[in-house]
Amino acid sequence: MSISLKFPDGAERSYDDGVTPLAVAEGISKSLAKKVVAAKIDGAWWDLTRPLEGGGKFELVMRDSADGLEVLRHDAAHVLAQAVQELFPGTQVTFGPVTEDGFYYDFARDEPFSTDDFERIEKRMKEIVDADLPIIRKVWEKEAAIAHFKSIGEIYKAETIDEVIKPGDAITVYSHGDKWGDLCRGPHLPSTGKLGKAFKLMKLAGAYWRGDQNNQQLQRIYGTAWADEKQLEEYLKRLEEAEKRDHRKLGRQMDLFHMQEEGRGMVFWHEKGLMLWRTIEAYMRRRLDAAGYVEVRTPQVLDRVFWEKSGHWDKYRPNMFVCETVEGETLSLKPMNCPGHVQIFKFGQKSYRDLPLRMAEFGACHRYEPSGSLHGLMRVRAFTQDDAHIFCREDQIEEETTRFIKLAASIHADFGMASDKIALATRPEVRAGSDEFWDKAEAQMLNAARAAGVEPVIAEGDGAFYAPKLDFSVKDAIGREWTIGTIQLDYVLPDRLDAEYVGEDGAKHRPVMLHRAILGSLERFIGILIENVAGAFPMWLAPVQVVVATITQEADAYAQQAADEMRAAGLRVQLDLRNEKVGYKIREHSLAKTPVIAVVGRKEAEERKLALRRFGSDAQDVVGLDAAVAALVAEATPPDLKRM
RNA sequence: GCCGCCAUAGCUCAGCUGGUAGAGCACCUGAUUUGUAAUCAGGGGGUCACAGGUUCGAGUCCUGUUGGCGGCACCA
Repeated sequence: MSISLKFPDGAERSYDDGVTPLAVAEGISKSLAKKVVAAKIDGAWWDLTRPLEGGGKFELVMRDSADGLEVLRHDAAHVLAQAVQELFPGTQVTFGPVTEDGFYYDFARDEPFSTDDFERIEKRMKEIVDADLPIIRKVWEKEAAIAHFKSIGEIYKAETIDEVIKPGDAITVYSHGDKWGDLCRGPHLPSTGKLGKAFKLMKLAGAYWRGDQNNQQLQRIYGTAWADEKQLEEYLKRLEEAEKRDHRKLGRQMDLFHMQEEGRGMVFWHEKGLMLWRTIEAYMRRRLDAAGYVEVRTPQVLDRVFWEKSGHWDKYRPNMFVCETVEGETLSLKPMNCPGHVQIFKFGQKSYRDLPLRMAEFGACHRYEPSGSLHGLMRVRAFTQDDAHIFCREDQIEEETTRFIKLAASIHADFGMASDKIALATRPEVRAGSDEFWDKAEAQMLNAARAAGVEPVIAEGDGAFYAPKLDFSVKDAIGREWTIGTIQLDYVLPDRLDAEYVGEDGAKHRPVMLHRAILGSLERFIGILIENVAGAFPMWLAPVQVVVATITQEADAYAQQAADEMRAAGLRVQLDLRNEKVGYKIREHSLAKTPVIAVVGRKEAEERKLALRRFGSDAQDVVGLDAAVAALVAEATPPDLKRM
């Protein structure tokens, strides 16, 4: 018997039945066989040393490919688990998957690990690699596997098998020689030696069993693993570079904002940070005006009774900042703007002719977020949403959603920030409404997205309890994802708060609400923005767009005049008349990432010129003052105004 | 909130096994009037996060609190 393998280059060759992928690779070339870590047959993973059971599309997976790294990291996780169990007897293994840049493994152990243990664990891992233990795949009966893991005290493993595997089905166990074994889907390397030593343990964290807060907390060890030392070093360097972009660090260095103990999760915006804010807010107002929104403002603090009506008192109370007055009233700062907007909608009578009504507010909300979730500007307790609620008829939902997605995409693009991910968050387990309702609502969101040319990924079960939503997220400097834009369907609140409009038929109808935000919150958005541009803001956003720096006091009067003219033309200018050398001033303003430094010496003063130096370049551009001002004004024009 | 780590001058950090706090930058003063990424000299500044404890003696060891960081959970 022979089998036929189709290679990616189109070639087709036949082999003896039972040939291993490794043998196939060796037949092609020795050096290839060295770099191969696994195989795929018709897209399904296959271990190198496992005899093929049939022909098909055949692919060798190389150690430095994305797939290959996944195999290496999976093995690294197993080697980590073995090392930990050898060094810390009594530790139970639970679960150890691959992540974007590495892997982790969750352990159950009463004594906490410490990062001081990492050195020992890594050393043992390297010993396991040196021992080059063969990695053996075994197929077990489910019940036998459960009995086995129970007998060696691996309660979590037994539980996993019991719940994940169907009765009667077989499972695969991979073992390192006769020393250590773990339930695993595979594939794995032929032996531990193939892993290499380009791995490193990174951090230690608590993690709940099965991601559920009510379960026992396990200890998670994170690591990274790469095809070779060079890749590992590059990765570590990348992390270091990313740290320099951290908005918390840049926020302090660039004097944008600060936070302090007495106001956890609250931002003190300094003048430069607020200038960013104002610029963004002004831009957003223009875009919203143009897109047919109206802007409103609703109260910051409202009576408890109000929040009871809206349902927040019931569902959201733990997150609300509540206060009592001397006269005995109970009030709460608003955690959301929506109920307030419904009040404006309800004021007077609305007709179907008023719909869709797009009501926007730069709404300052307060939420008591769990202390452990606070994170710089990304997660705060007082934040301003670029919030809006679109009141519309059911048949307008898709059209409005499509319009919103297009607007959001255009705005994100103006900030140089395409979303990394658009997710459709679908029905959660605990939900209101019938399956019919959810089928329809999810289809509406999906259709609307597609009509806008967007294919969302599905975030199973992430929807609000009353409706699905689309989330637009972007990554920060070190790869954490944050939701910025969002659009969320809502049939419940208009009902609760009794919003209605008069339809064509003269009868009263319930409007639907679309909650939506494009930037999410100004705070988070600015945080992301800082990290995206590494503090070097484009001209239109830079808090200080131009610094006029003198070389000698003789140029002071002219520098002052040049700065005045720029300011009059609408530029944000700073004047540096200090008694310092130009080199010193250039260095300082370059480090501050100022887009343009206009240097003025005796020569420029005499000729009424400016020597312009742009961020990121050391070229000097000597231009007449009027021409320079005109050019800078053009450069500083916000993208939406540039298009007009 | 939970788990681990951390906390020294405005910032970045040094301070070995306990012996009474130091650097660079920043800041202030003076000199220098300077041509594209740091001019020189002098000076001020710290209840070593806070509260207890051990000790003849604590920045250093122990306990607690607060806050920060990294995850988990929760979320714009």
